[in-house]
Amino acid sequence: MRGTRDRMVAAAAGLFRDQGFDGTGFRDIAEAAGTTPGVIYHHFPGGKTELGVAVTDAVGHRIAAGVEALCAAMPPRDAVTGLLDIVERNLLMGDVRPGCPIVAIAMSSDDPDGTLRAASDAFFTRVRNAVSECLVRHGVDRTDAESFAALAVSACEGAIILSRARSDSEPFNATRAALMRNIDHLTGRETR
Amino acid sequence: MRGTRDRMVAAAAGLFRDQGFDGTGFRDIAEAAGTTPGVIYHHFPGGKTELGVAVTDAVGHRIAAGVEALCAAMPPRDAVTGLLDIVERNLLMGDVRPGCPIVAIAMSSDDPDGTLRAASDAFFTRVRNAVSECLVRHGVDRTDAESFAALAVSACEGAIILSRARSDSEPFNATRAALMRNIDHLTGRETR
DNA sequence: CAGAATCTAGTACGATCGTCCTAATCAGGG
DNA sequence: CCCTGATTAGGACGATCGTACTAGATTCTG
Repeated sequence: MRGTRDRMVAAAAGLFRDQGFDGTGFRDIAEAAGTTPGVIYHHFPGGKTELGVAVTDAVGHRIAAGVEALCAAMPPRDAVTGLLDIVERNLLMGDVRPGCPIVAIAMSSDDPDGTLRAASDAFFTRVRNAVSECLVRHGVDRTDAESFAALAVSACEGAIILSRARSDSEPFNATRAALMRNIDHLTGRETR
Repeated sequence: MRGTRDRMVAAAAGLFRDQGFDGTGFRDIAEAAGTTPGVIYHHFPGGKTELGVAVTDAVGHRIAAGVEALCAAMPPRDAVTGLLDIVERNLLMGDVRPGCPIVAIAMSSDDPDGTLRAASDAFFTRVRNAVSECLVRHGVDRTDAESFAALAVSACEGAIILSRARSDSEPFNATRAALMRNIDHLTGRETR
């Protein structure tokens, strides 16, 4: 079974989100997963880097698949609303500190060959492509669609940081409002 | 004189930017500042937290003052262009890794009473207010101006992260293009 | 120049870091 | 049953962490 491995990935994702990659030790992860530090090396022989990649892949796939489903099924406005809801539900709300485990991994100080940053980039790119394709499918110029998708993803990640700094969701809500105005303009909807 | 103290703040700012707050040790900072770890406690009796606050205040004031000068002197489009130029020049370009020391400090894992996050929040708020006031002064509704300012700051910080993950400035440039389209719409400029 | 205040060098301390190793436990097929 | 391979527990290893202390160097003041 992969029960222990999955528990370790889940525990690491939560801790990376709250405390960052560098700020989280193997003992914290092991304890949160109900095991001991040494076990990690049986499931992740590459050590902390391999665990970071596994967290990025697992969390990234879960989030990206949700966004892709939204973008395939909905018009742009609803898709972006859904993206913001996913971000709010997964990264902002709850009793823990706002944060994004994938951002935490991209900020790692010990990533000489860029393995962790490459894993993070794959996630960001995947979400950007999903949003962009949704816009193109509904008649937005490809150039505008691609730059808006970059803005949407950048803004989500940045808004999480601002909300973490303020310990309040106001920065995220303000960013959300501006993004919605932007998508309404891009898709030609009248806003006033 | 405060030469040593200033060197320590400057060295810490660069290292926090590249490696994060948790990922940077006192020995790295001391070495980069040309001194030894113990000296830090003479200038920052509060230890790493006080140093983090000092870095946030110093870097934050330098950046925010520049943005405020732009926003006071220029119309919104030029002010936002200048903001993006400042971000690009200070956080993205050069031979080091993209990053923002203030974001790094906001992500600290050891900030139980929120001292570091409060310092980061003061900077983000100051920049948001400067951008927002510039827009209001040029006729944009206050609500729209405030939400756009939040979007601009969130997007800048997020775009830095995406560019760090990709090791390329393309995500920042795409985000910049979308932001410029947004400001043109807000201020009523025709874009096509 | 003498005395006071400030700054700096260097290092010691306990704790914790990522990593790795050995022995105990487990599951399932002969 | 025993054997085999996978998984786990627990701790040892050197390195580095943030912190703190003492003694020496420097600067300022009168």
